[in-house]
Amino acid sequence: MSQQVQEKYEESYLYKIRHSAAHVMAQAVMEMFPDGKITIGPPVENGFYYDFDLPRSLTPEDLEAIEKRMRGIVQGKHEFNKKVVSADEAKKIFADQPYKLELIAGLEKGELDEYGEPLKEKPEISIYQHDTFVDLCRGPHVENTKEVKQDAFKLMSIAGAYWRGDEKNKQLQRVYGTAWENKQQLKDYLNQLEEAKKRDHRKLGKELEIFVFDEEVGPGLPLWLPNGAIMIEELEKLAKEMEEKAGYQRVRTPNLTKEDLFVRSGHLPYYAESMYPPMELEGVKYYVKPMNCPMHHKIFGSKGRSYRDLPIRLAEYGTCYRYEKSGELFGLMRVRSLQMNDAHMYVTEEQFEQEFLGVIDLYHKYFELFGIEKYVMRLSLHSKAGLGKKYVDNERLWLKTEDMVRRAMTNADVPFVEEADEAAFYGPKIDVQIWSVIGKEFSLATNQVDFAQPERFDLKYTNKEGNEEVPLCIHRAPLSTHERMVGFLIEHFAGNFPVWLSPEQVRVISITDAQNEYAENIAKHLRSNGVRAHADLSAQRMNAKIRQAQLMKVPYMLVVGDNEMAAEQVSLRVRDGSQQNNIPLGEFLERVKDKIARRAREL
RNA sequence: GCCGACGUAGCUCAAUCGGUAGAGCACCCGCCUUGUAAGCGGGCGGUUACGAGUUCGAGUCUCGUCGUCGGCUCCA
Repeated sequence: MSQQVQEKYEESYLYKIRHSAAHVMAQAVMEMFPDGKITIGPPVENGFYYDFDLPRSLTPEDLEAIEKRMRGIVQGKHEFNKKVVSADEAKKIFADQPYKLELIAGLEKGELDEYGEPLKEKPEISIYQHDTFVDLCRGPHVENTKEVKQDAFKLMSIAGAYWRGDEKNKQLQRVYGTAWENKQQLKDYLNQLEEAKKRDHRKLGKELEIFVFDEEVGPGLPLWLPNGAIMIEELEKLAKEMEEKAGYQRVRTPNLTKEDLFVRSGHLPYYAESMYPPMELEGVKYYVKPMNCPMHHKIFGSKGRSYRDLPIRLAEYGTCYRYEKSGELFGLMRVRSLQMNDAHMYVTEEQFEQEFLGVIDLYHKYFELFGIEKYVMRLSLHSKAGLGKKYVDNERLWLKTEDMVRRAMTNADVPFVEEADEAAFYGPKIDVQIWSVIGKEFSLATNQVDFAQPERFDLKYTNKEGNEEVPLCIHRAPLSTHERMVGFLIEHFAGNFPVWLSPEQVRVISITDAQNEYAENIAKHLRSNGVRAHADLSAQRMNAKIRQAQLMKVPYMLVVGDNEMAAEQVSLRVRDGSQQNNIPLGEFLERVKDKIARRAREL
């Protein structure tokens, strides 16, 4: 990871432009809806937004009108003027703005800033005015509105957003915009969005026949087509190889269990509403499993364990079902049936660090394999306020395990950032954020400490002294779920998968039907050598066959005509368009086998 | 779940003001025997997501349901 010191976004000129654009937008909206209420409008990645409470819903036409009005305002070259005020003055200024009054009250108490975020020290209260618009704001802003260039911003979308991010609060209307230093930057950004759209896994997934969703099957329940099934099998093969080397054992558990198990694990009170409702049989409730861990705990507990047996690492890629809220579903990234790259490791306290880092090590191997260059590890911690609610109520163990993770990461010199109030209910975790080659962010892998469940399941091992001890458990899924991983890989590679992952690795293309038999024999020969190859013997022209193979992003095309047939050779066309003629079939086979064996990214 | 937008053939899209639903690709049948991204001709294919309503008449207007998308919330 590059450790270059970068200018902080909050201190950048771009940040000021976006913040100012948000104010200009708020002015435009308030001029159109004088009775509207303003809330907050911060810069965000790539742009800004402002949340309003308006008498009616905004339409796409409104967006155009707002944008037009904004252009007029910025051309007016109005200065941004800051003024520090007392809380009472501020209350007077925003007398008819209830949301602002709420924010002022927070500032006054010194608890929350103007965005409702917790504060460390009591802040000064300031307002910013430009033209007809005044906002409660700590800034900073640009000098005048003309610095928000009229051809360097664009309103992007209208969305609902809860006041202060709490779904119990009123839903506001959020207008998203993007703003840049100049026209070219805006254009580049919009192009980048177009580019991302072309890579969208939902689009490519359909085009490359990897998966489909069917209304009649149900939302969030993907059907894996043969090409997708191949990719998943390759991922499993990879994971099994890696885990076998790392001493994991594979287990299998049912998709259905009695309610008691999830009561015991402690999941039910936390997650009942996001589990499929139970079915009742002979007076007993059964749930479809949303996770594998309770059953792995049962396997651990199925016999007496010695410290000599530990660590025990149980792996399973079982299918789990989670009833995600309808609005949360998103392509393959958020689904209701999922296969986790799951394993649970039972360790002693002394073994913890090494085992935890062993998982981090797996991450790095996967990153390298897939060419993931940018990533951040986030250590998610508990919050004191959440104890007994979001989190298991045992502060001592929280602090202890959090520190164990922190120490392990620091000792191994793995950079990480800490996030408060983001842990799992049973312990702290490391989540990994990664970025695809075009800079789109994904949350994939997870590595979680669990100090709660082993105890709940009464898991024990006998230590050297002959006393019983409770092991720690590490939950980990370096490849996330198959669904998310495939979605990521589609976008990361834009469907141009490395050979080992490509559903079809070689397509043999006969020029006329005189070479059909030769082509078919080549395909058979490759298949018998473990290469996924097919011959296109259709009555189409060679060019059409090549086009189709290109569209399906097949890495290697072997074109065979009379010349190749006579010489027992092939003409190789690589997916990138390059071409090599007169290659002996055996030579090509060695090349493909090598790329597959090494899981090489290059063709 | 909430706010908003959208839903036409397997896919990508068209259909003026409410007036008989159309094209390309795919698929099927022929002809062509071809040298590195689409050869030509013909055919099949729709209860316009589903259900109600308004209307002489609805793909188009209204309501409901389902689904998808942009966000919010959530993600063991």
